[in-house]
Amino acid sequence: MHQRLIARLQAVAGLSQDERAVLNALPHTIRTLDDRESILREGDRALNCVALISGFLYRQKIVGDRSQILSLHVPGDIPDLMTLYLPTMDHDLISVGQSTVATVPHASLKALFDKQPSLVHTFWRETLIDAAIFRHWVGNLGALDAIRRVAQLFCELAVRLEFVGLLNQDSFAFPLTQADIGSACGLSTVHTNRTLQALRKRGLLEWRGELVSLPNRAELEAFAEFNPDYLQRKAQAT
Amino acid sequence: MHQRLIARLQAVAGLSQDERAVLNALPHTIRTLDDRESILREGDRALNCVALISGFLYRQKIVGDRSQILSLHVPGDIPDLMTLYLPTMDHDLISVGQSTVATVPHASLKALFDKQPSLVHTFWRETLIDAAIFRHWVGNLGALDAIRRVAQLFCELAVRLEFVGLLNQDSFAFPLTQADIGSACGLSTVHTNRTLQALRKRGLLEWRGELVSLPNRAELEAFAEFNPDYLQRKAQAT
DNA sequence: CGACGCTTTGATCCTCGTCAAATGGTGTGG
DNA sequence: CCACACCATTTGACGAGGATCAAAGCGTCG
Repeated sequence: MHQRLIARLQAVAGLSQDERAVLNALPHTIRTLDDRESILREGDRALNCVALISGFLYRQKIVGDRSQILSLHVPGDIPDLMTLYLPTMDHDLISVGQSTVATVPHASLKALFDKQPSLVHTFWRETLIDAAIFRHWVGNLGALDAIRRVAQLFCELAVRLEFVGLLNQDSFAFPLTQADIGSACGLSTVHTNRTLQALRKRGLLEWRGELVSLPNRAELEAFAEFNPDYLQRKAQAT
Repeated sequence: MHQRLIARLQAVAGLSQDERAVLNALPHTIRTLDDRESILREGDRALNCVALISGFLYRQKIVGDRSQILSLHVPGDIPDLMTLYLPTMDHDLISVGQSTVATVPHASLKALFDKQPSLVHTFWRETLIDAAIFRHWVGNLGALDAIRRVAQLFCELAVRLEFVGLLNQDSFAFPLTQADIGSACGLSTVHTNRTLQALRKRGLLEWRGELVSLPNRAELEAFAEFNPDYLQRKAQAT
């Protein structure tokens, strides 16, 4: 597996010596992905899981006549972990920008669980946090206006990136387009653009090229009424 | 535990003799809930899980200035199963109408997993289906208009109720109010009312008192472009 | 009978979607 | 090095879906 994932699990759940050892021994292959390259498509049956090492992935699905981004993924995530027990994908999994993943066969993960049953709970917990993020977004999409949805998105990303050490002074690399933000937040591209301008005007967001900065993160979180508890952040990442 | 849950797990995952036996032996207490009585509140730390035996529950959260229903639950569901590994609730769990639940201590469930490790996957899988439903609703709320959201809701409920034998000729008991439907679908009460009228006018829905009927379920599913795969229904329930 | 909660209706407002086009940056090929 | 194509961002104008406000039916229960 890879250090990013192990560090994440370490921080989220705590790992024993033995657990770290078997995780390090997990067989895996590294794969590089291009911008908009898909890893899995809706309907595919997965035989592996992928741990994101660098870059961004998103889950996507065609709903009605538009393509909806269901979630964004940062290094340390295993966005198809659910395929272990629900092998048929109900959405696409796609890379934004260049990214690298570690591919691990289902069989290896299941063997890992036999060897270290305590890790079952660690991974199960990962899928529960994934579900908590979806619950949160059901709330966001059902109850918030455009500007607060977008604000929530950036607040969440900041915490999740911070957690894996990819946030530098409240700035981070961000290869998505405004259309992507709109798709994730249930907004049109045009309105997304105007919403981002509104956040800039309030001094809550800067976005030049592929670098996003949150000049006043505390104020952004207050504005969005953001509460990070659902992300189960325990403490600062290392 | 209770027969409804065991039958559901049997149908979803298949259970061996041994598994059924230990499930039947699970210690539990039965509790009756009144209309709008809450089981857990946001911030609570759970020490038990509840399996819904009869009635309806919903998950709810205050988002911004409105209260958002995150999900509906039918008998056989264990809506707080995630508290096993994420004990702090990020939402409320509330009964609609009278309902009964079986309460099982976390410790008993964990002991069950030690005795029958194969059941870990059965329960893990339950939480994965729960997450798949949330993914689906992120898509619905982000991409569908009002009438299709509401149509999706009824399509989903029909399948889930059918799965536990609570659907009779495409009709089912339904104690929620129109305001509840609106809260679940991210709509105002007024617009929910007009949306339901539109569905009635199309002959896709009847709702008298606490009985909902889908006079033409196939057409309703076609109209909503409903695809039940995410519910992981394997076959007819018994 | 009256009170209360849910449903229904009407009128108005506003957030956001859609359509169309202009601007700007970047990489490619001549 | 410039011209062009391509893509993302931005702007303007307009329209529509759904929110909000207010009030009237309607059923049920004490």
